Amino acid sequence: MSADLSQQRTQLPPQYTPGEVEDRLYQSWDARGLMHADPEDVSPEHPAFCVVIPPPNVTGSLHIGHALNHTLIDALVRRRRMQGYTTLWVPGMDHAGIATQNVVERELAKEGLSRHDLGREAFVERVWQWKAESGGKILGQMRRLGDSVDWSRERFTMDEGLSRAVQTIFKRLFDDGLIYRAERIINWCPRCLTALSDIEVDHSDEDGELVSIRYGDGDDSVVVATTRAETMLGDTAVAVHPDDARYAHLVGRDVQLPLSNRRIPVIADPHVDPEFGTGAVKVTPAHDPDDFEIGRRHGLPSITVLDEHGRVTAHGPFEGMDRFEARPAVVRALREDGRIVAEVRPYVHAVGHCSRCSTVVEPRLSLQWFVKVGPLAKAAGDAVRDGRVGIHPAELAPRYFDWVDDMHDWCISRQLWWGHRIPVWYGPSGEVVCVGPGEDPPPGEGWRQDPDVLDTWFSSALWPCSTLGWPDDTADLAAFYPTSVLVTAYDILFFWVARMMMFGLYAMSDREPAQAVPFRDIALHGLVRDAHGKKMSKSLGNTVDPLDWIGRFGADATRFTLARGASPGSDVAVSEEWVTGSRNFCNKLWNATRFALLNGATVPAARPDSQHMPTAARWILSRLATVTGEVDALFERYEFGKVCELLYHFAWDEVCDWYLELAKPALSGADDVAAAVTREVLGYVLDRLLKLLHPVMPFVTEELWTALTGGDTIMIAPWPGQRPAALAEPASPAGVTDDAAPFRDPAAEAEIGSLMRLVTEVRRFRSDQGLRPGQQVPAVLAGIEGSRLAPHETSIRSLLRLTAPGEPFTATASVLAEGITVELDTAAGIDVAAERRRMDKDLAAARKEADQAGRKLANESFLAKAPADVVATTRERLDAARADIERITGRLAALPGADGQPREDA
RNA sequence: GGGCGCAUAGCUCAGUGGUAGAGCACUCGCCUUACAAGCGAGGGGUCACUGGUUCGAACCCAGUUGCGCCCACCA
Repeated sequence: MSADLSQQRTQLPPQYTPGEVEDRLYQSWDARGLMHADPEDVSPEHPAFCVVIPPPNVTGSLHIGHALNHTLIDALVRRRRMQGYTTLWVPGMDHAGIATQNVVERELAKEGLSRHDLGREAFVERVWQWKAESGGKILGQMRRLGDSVDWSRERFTMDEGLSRAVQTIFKRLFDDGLIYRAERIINWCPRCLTALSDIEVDHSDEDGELVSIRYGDGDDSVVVATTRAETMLGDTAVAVHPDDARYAHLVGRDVQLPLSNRRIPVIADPHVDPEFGTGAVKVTPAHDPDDFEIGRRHGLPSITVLDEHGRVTAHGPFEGMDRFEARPAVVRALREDGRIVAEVRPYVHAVGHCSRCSTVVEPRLSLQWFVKVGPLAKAAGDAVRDGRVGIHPAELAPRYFDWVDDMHDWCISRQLWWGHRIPVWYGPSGEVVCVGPGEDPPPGEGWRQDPDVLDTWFSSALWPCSTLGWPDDTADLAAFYPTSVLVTAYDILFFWVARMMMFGLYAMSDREPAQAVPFRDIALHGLVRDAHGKKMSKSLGNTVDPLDWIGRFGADATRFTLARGASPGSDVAVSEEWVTGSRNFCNKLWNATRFALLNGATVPAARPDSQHMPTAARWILSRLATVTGEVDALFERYEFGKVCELLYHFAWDEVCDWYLELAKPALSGADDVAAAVTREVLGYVLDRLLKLLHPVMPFVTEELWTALTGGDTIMIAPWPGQRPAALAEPASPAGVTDDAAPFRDPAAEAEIGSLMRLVTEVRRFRSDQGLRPGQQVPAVLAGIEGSRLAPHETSIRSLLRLTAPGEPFTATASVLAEGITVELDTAAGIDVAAERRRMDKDLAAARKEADQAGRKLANESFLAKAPADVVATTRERLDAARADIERITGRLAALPGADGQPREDA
């Protein structure tokens, strides 16, 4: 390599500054269409690989959890793209019905307005405006992260096409009898004024009171226990267990309902637990789901006593009170007659809250639309059970089954304005007509559309199909469905994943079962936590803004930190210290490449011929081959953390700390052939290393790789490991690329291992002796001639800063390692005390080792039953330890005493 | 109430039967010409507890203790 050319390519400054490169690189990837996928490119050599983004809500911005999710998806996508797959990552966002409506309503409230002031149409228009702003922010964040999504396919759940998909599946389910309308007790949020599904309700234990109230008088009375005294105004029965002898005489008779002029029947129902409380329960069919069922079984009337805001509607002294105001008021009123309240005691019980606004949910009798989930959930469970869909880690599969095997019918109507309007029209004579896409509502006067919208998860459940064009028969759908893998946090496994399975299988039921699933794998990751494993929350002030980290440390460092902590299904703890470490790693790669360029590294077209190359080169190539294979295996198992860990240590410990150091003497030595080979190997190893790291660290690897190779982009450079041809035809040797072939060189690894041990031992000696690392010391390597380390003398001297011995040479200190005595001429002489401490310690360790191994080998059972290789290893350990003991003992004896003379030692 | 998981160095975590590991933190020494965002060396663990299986247990089994998560319509 001529000096001028090498200088041309050596423009790298000594530090990596991500801010200068990230935007530029992302723009160039985008401009060149590298993230775009064409279904026509799909072929056996370029199979489809497709992921749909878990669509972020248009409310707000991306948090660190999104950054984790996107990092992992992008790593999978980028690796597949390099492997030659036709790769599609579909970006998009979710309209997030109730959440978004709440946000916009809060904005309006600042102007002193409510949505009713605007009216439905104007309000929805206002939400669209909001979506435009907030959505743009999210897309900008994705670019900053480096997400290699296909921007030409950006989707939103309220797009025309996706809305048509929603309408299509609604109509189909309706016609199949899988959607029905019924009056049921549903979860109602008195603040949002809408129905909620079970998953939109969060339960938490809260302190309350269990009040025991006497219904009726004397022998005809019964005491019931309740936490909701205010609903007794709507009681229509008292229930006891059929086998409960205590109350047998009352069953079928009436008791007087306190605070009322009504008498209510005592009924027997097996649902009542005779062990709980008094064994008698008040029945309020309009305000409790259990009671509703009891009421239905016994033909009881339902009396609604709370309105949609949770205020008492029953006429009387409590009318108009809020439910929490009415509760103590009712108890106070009951107490006026000293005989009625039998007991009040503190009671902790689970209370449901609206997941959006935390208001206590009110069970409410109401007419709503439901999906009959039975057959759909069964199919969703079977797809995992029969292996068409894999869950990673497999330990989370039972939770999936628990969910789909015991799923209640899904309440899908919401009394909101923002969302997909229910495509059902009601006629003047009570007709109910479901209108399919492209169809007109029925003609004639008096028809009106259902005012409600669908649960936001209804459209997200279709996401994998609808983003690819369903219900149309598109080329995308044919090429990319089923998607390859769904990557998401485990907390959403049930909410979303199970529903995508249900709707995907149903929507695509015309395909054969294996092709109907929405994705082949489900890769679950955890939540991002702070340095102490605590959940991040705004109130704790321990949140991390991904943009802040990207700005200060770079996108690659942020991504590497997140990916490094990600093992399947478990949470990721992060902190500023760790992202600093990742930033440092980026800089390490930067400087390794910088070193290579300064030394004229070249990237050969093929693996350098190993016949005539230095052992160090054979060693690093052998290690590279091993690491490459391991990276592939780990990626296939979604072990992102281990991929990062492996590459971090390979890059830092082996390539930088050892290979680069070993290459230095060769590069500057007199042997032109060795120097040329070393430049090639250096280029080759860095080329592969940067490629292996690119999925996780796209920016710095792109910047370095283009500088190193002069190539266009690393993004579509061939992946060093597995290629699709190999995957398609595993039996064919021709399908295995040269790069993926095992290229292990145990002899070179053993030789370099020996060199490392020698160098480390001598460094230790130098350190103990207080010799400065940079200080050159004249030395003789006695015994190196004829040993396997003989060819490495130059390297060893270079690594250890040992100069040729001067004349006359007077060794004042020596250290024995790997059979070679390194005699040093230190001006100060030897620090005997330090050396003795060191040797005593080593000796103790060696004795312990010998003792351990010796005891094992003396054990006949061990010799008889342990595998041969374990026995052999143990024998080697013992031999090595014994040799160490002998060597150290000898050297201790030879150590000068205080008088500087050798002396005998015990 | 049901189900699942975790307990390994100061912190966060790897480690599925054969010599206890990493990152960060800590100590000592270094501007050794790729990198001080760096280099070299070092200290630090009864692998929660008890028992069992095994030649051998951080690892498998049982129990105990402590912690966490998910699900749940017992008033």
